[in-house]
Amino acid sequence: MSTAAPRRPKPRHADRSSTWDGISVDNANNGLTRERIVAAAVALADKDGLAAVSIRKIASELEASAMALYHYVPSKRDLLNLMLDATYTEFELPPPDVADWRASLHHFAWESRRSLQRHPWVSLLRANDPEYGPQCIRSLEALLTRLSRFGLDIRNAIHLIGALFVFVNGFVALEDIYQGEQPLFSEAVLATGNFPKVARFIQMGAEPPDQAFERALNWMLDGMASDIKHQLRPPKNRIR
Amino acid sequence: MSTAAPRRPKPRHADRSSTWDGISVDNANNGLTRERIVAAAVALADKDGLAAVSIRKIASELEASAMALYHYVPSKRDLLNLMLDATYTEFELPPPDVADWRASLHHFAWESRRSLQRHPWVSLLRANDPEYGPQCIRSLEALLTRLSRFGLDIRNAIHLIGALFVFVNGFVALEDIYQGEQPLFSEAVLATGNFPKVARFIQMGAEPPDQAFERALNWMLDGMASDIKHQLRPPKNRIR
DNA sequence: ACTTACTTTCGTACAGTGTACGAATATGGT
DNA sequence: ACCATATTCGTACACTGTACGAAAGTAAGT
Repeated sequence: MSTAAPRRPKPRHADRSSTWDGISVDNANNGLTRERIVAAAVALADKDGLAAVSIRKIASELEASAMALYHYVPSKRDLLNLMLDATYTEFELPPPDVADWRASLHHFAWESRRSLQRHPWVSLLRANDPEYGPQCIRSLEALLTRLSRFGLDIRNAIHLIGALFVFVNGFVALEDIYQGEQPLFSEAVLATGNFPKVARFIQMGAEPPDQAFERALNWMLDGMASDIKHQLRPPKNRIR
Repeated sequence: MSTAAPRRPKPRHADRSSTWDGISVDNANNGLTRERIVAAAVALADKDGLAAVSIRKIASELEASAMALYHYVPSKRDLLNLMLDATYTEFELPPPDVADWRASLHHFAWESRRSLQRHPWVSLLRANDPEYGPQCIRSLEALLTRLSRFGLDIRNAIHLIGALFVFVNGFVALEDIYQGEQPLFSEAVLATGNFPKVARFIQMGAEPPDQAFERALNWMLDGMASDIKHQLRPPKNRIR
């Protein structure tokens, strides 16, 4: 080789065209792996919240130094994207026996909410310009395929999914705050007694969130149904 | 005097029963004020985003030291709450000439979105366990009063507002990300060509957000209308 | 003017963050 | 043994919120 000077080896992630390449399977349980790092980060976020996720804490969880992680993950932002994508591996599509597009979307909304409740930090991540990865894209593609079987053209399907996605994300992002122990409204202000309706607002906030979610979701689905139903193509029961 | 040792004076904010007390009017333009601090923080967040808001940067903007701010604001969390509440001062109620509850809520949703677009960091703040202050409470009380005039009982009004609030917040939180220059989906993954429907999803994301917002909002309002209309009391045109 | 009480400002310090840089070590092929 | 490469680590820098105590400014009483 002509260059006798020892080239500094490029870190592995620099060889990848993007964050999402080369998710190799390396099952050594002791060594560092991208998967192990992401899993530790997810576990940490589930336990102590997104703000508690730091490179140093993840590293100490894995009994490695902070900088060692940077050989498997180019930056914290990429790590967060990987965490986001990892949550989509447990995302379940509507089962094949659902009756129509409305039931599919109902299932999609609830499954999204369940996933977000398991990992509340995801709704925060989504508001911090993430880049969605292959697992998410796969799920989305599959859902769009399901819906198109029920006679929805892609344009409509996309609009429906988008609206529901935004709604569910907004709901879950705020729901655990409403449910938290911190008072949502300044109690000093409410104590003046000048705001009786808001006071009742707060009492009703104690409604089970599942119930509020189902009601609002049905409002949305009802509105969609009455708007869309004229434009449905006949479902693809034919040979294809 | 028995205690010759000079007592350390308690800082002013310690004398207040909460963050929201004693928003006094001190119009000296050079001296520090809670209002000036909050205004500087809001301006900074508007310009460079919520992540760029730091005590030291605000202080340097006001040509003061970092610690000087802590005499007017107990902590950064309280400062963020004050910023949040400040945005409600520009929030406009539905004008008195709107026809019915649906139009009122339509106006409310659009006004919320306009406000959130002026201050995109608010949707982030809302997901970080804030405490809503007097301006917000005032607005909410007034809106509830407006709605009750159209024959909505408070229980229903609260459910409607809650659902719309969550939807609008979710929409705006994600809309500026969709609109950003960063690719939302990994282009490396899409380049495989395995996900044609998602590819179309992205193209359609270029739809003007106002249009998507109005459509989804109407879905929600339509669903609400068909659900609620049976339970309307006659509007209060009587003496009161 | 001088003292005293109090308010407001500031400097320093500490623990934490992401990560750039270069040195140290481990690993595997010849 | 040698050496190219892969992996790990220690140190350092700029930044964060804020605890603590000293300093400076201000107003009232004598």
